Amino acid sequence: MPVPDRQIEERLAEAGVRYTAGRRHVVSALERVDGPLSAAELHLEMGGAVPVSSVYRTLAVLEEAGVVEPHHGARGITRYEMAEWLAGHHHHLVCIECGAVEDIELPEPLEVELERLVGQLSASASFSAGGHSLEVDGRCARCR
Amino acid sequence: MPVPDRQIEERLAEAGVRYTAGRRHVVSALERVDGPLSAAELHLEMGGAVPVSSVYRTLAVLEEAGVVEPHHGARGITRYEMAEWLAGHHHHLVCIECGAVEDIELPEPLEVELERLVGQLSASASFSAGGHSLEVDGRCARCR
DNA sequence: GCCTATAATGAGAATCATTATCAACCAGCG
DNA sequence: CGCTGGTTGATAATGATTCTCATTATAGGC
Repeated sequence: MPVPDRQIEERLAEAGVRYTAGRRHVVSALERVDGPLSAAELHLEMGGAVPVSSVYRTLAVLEEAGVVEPHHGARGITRYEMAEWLAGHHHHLVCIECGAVEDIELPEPLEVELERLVGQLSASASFSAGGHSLEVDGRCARCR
Repeated sequence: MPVPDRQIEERLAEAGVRYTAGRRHVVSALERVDGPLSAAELHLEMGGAVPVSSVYRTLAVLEEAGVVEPHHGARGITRYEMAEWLAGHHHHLVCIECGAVEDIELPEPLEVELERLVGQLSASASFSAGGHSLEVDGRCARCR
């Protein structure tokens, strides 16, 4: 599922930043897995190719450009994954034991219901709704 | 909406811990507001009556006993709210600007759909599902 | 009411993820 | 070639959270 790098390149160009080797590394690592990764996990996933401090900065740049999205988990750890316009809309299974996150998709009819609800909230006066995500807590296979 | 302290007292007793003044303070502060609060916010909400380090410990104890539940937000900040069996099932509006969280309830039919979905996931082999929460991102009235 | 074992507290140190800093580096361009 | 501005990496700084430990409060037994 190699996301056309062109789209990312364009987006970064619009943001006025370069698509350097280090940034490509991070993006490709994020594309390899099917759930969000933290800066430290990314550092490992890339075999230490990109230093931790650069991973953080790269993630900030990519988030700013709308290429990746953050997911806040237990222990104050923030994990990132490819933005929805690149990876498709999905939801999360979150392990309450180890914090691992797995992506899932909802059956179409339910998703439609959710979209409608979020739309209604948007219309409400006190909150301007954007995206949404269903977070299901539980225990993953390893922590069972 | 003063939750009968009795229930909390019992739960804590089962967990083998005391329901002390400091812990009552924290619980009553959490009951006063309608969204999750961080340790620092709780400390302020109580006018400094309970020192920050005690707030953290108290929250850990209450979470362990199942009286409160954590909500992980931006900037590595964890906010707590009364557990669902005490406060009722609900979902969250999360401000992407300031991180504030507001509670909402879903229309019954949609909630039923969600329950069914989560039940199905539970049946799946790789993940043992527990609770769930719909997180809607957006901008709150103040950050609009 | 008084004592004692044990849980709980408070102040500060320690930890860990994240962010900021800054000098060295690299790409494109005249 | 040498300049200019974005980029990098090592390290220091920050901020939330956790740990430590001496002190204090509490529930029972007397």
